[in-house]
Amino acid sequence: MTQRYNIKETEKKWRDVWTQRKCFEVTEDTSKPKSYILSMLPYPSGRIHVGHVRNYTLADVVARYKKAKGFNVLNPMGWDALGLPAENAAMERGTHPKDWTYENIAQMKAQLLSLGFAIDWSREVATCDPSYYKHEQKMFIDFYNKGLAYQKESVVNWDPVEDTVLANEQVVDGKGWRSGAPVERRKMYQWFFKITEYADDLLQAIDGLDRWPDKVRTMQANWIGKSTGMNASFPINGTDDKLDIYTTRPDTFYGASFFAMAADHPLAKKLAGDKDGFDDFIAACQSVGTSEEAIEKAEKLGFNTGYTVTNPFTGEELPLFIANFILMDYGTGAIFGCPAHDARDHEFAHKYGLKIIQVVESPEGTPDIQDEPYIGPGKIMNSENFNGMQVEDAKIAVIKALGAKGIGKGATVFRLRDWGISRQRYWGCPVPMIHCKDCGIVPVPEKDLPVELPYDINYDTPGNPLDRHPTWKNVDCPQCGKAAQRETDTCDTFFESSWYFLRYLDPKNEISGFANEKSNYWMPVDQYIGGVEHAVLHLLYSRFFTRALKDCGYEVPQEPFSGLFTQGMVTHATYRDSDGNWCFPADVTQNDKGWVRRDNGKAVEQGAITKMSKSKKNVVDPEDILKTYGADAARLFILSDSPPERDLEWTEGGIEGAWRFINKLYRNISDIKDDLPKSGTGKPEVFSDTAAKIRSLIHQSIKGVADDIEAFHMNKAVARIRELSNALIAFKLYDDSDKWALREGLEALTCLINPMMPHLAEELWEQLGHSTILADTPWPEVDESLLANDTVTIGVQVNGKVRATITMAADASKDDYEKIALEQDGVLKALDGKSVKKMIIVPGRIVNVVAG
RNA sequence: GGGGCUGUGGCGGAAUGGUAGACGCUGCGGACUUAAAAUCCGUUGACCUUUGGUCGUGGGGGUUCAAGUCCCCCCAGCCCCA
Repeated sequence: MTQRYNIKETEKKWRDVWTQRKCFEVTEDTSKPKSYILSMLPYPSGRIHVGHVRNYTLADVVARYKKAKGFNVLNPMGWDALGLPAENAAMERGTHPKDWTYENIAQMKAQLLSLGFAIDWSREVATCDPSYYKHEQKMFIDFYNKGLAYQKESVVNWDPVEDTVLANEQVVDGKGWRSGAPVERRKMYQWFFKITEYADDLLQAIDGLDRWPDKVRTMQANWIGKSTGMNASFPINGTDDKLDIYTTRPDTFYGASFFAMAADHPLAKKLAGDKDGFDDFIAACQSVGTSEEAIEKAEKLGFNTGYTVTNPFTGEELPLFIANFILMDYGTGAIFGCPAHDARDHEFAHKYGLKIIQVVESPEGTPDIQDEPYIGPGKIMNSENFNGMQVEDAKIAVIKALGAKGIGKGATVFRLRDWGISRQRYWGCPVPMIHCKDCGIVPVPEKDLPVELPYDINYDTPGNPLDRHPTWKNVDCPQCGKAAQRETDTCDTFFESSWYFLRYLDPKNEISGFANEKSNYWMPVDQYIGGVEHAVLHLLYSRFFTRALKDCGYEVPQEPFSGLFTQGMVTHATYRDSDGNWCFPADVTQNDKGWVRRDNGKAVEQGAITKMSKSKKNVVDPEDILKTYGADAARLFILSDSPPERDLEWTEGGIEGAWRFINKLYRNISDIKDDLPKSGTGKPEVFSDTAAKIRSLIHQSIKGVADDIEAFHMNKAVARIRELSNALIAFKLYDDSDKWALREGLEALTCLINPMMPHLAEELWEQLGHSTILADTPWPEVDESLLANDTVTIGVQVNGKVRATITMAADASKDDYEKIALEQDGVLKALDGKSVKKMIIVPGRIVNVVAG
């Protein structure tokens, strides 16, 4: 009697078994090799989305596979629980950020649990818990004492209505994203981490990250942005001041037509502060945002100081401008401009009628340099002694020449800035510092950590609730005991995510963030899996963190993540009704007229397939999927078809296909299981031909699926599993050896599907008569002798076109191939009297008859 | 503007330089059924009049006995940086 697969009951049953047996709780075990599998921790928004499901399913496949392969696998999970959305919710709905966050965590955890991931939940951490950020405050103080954390004045985006600092991504078209008010540039004291201290090392070490995607390595290298050039210093004519410039193009000195400095350069106000229009110009500069992009897109503006600087090579006096496209914190905050060979300088020269002098010759003839700058390589011209040199050689020669005169030298500059971590917000980790009138900045003593966020806050007025809290900020100075004030800035939430992978190792440790022996055992992370959107900042900050921690005496490896995999986005078709409203996929259906709304039958147009987003409503709720099809089907579908690094298009048809496959496996195995020999029955001496053949496929599949999982080709592993299961279901039983082979095949299949569909796999394993559980069962052994087929089928080409296929014994000789190939009807016909000139014979691959 | 990735049937996608389209979805035909669902079997790149043949991996060139795969140029889409 065919049984129906009861998804809900069965899936819950096995999850309970795993939990009771603590299958996935691990400790340091030196008898086994370790494998640390890490998924990017989610922000507790309240509901998981399909992107999470994809991320954690991939991690789960690797974790379960590695466990079966004998590794001591750590696969933890936690919550990136501080940050702005909780405060937005608080302002919009009047909830408290803490309550909102913990409610969301509870909901999302329930959802994650129902997916059956092999996670060690005993190590769960929430970054908003004071027991978590206590240790991060200690790290902050360690960094401070080591000179890696410091305060400096810097420019921020200020929203005058919200009374707060905005991140660059919160500035839309120069306006605050929420208030819509024009954003101002303001100078404020902010806390910074000295990531630039490690810039060169962070760059160099990218070479060693050979298990990271090239794409991410390139993005990191570009972000760090090392450039080599020179610093030079020239007198400003008619003053005692000198202008220090940085340039990456010393080879173009002869093409210089102006000098320029940043608007906030200390000399700007000194030289031109009393000139007409100066204040307006500075104000105009400040209305531009702080991002590089905003500065780049803005119109190039300059203010002529009236002073000149002499070109050291030509002796020409060139005007000195203040310009809005020069950044004070890049290089020295001043440049010389060579319009012929720099796009920004070119635009600037056109606007202010400056000369454009060509000094580099393009190898492909001379373009009209007045219309367009030439940036590429070439020979130097119009430059006296340097004429005829290649650009790169001329750079070196110019640096040498100016060096000899003592007015300049080679210099390296990084695009990477120090990491500004101050946020004027409530729901973040408090910066553990106290401001004392007499003692200055004093770290909070370790015994007083954590500096906990007060619960009694309100959002009645704009600004930072910590700043206006009646009591929280008032403390006694730990040094002199006089009245002092706490720092009210909190930390960027990238701080929490820069070390959470270390906290997982020792989550209950109250004395320190983690014990050295734990990190020495588990670190580095062997396989990190997450979205490519974190390719730059989060990963770079984490890499900085391990370096900084190491320098503060913590025992951690220099690189936190030895392997990285970045998954693609999950996409879905979009739907829009005739009124222009976006519709959820669940609210539309297809009838004979096309797509319509379920509620009112109105026509709906199917639009582009894009990343799932709330604004376009093209999201599916994993909860609905789980209720209808179960965890295994959702997991299987996510792994099927699309390669994990590519975007995955979510379709209803796809999930149904996965569900059908699960039912088919269950049905067929429960139908046949009673006809098979008992588990553990001795292997027959002799196998039938068909049994031998299927055993070959079984062992090829065991190896193939393992190889595919190791290479993250989960879609191919699924295809292989389907192939094997199709063959096993079609397999006809004639004798005992067939039955034995079928049991071998079904048991192997069950093990192979376990990383992808663990609930079904456990159930089938039990049905096949096992009392052990699959989560503790090793990966099946491969019988190497069965990997090779004893016959091969290959194509026979005539002049490169396939004219026949032949099946040959695996050990056939080249002569055999030649003989059989030339007997084929299709080959004879294609030859049609032509003579055979040459035979290309690659045994097991191809025969190509070259004829003419 | 710079850097990168991708381009293969109706669709998602396979293919160490060696039988292009594995595996799946969809469609079509059939079986079972009073009927439907489920399930099972067959079929499903295009074109040609068939036994059979021709064409076919974004476009154009090249290397090779052999190119989806390697090289050069171009086009389109996406991503990152600007």
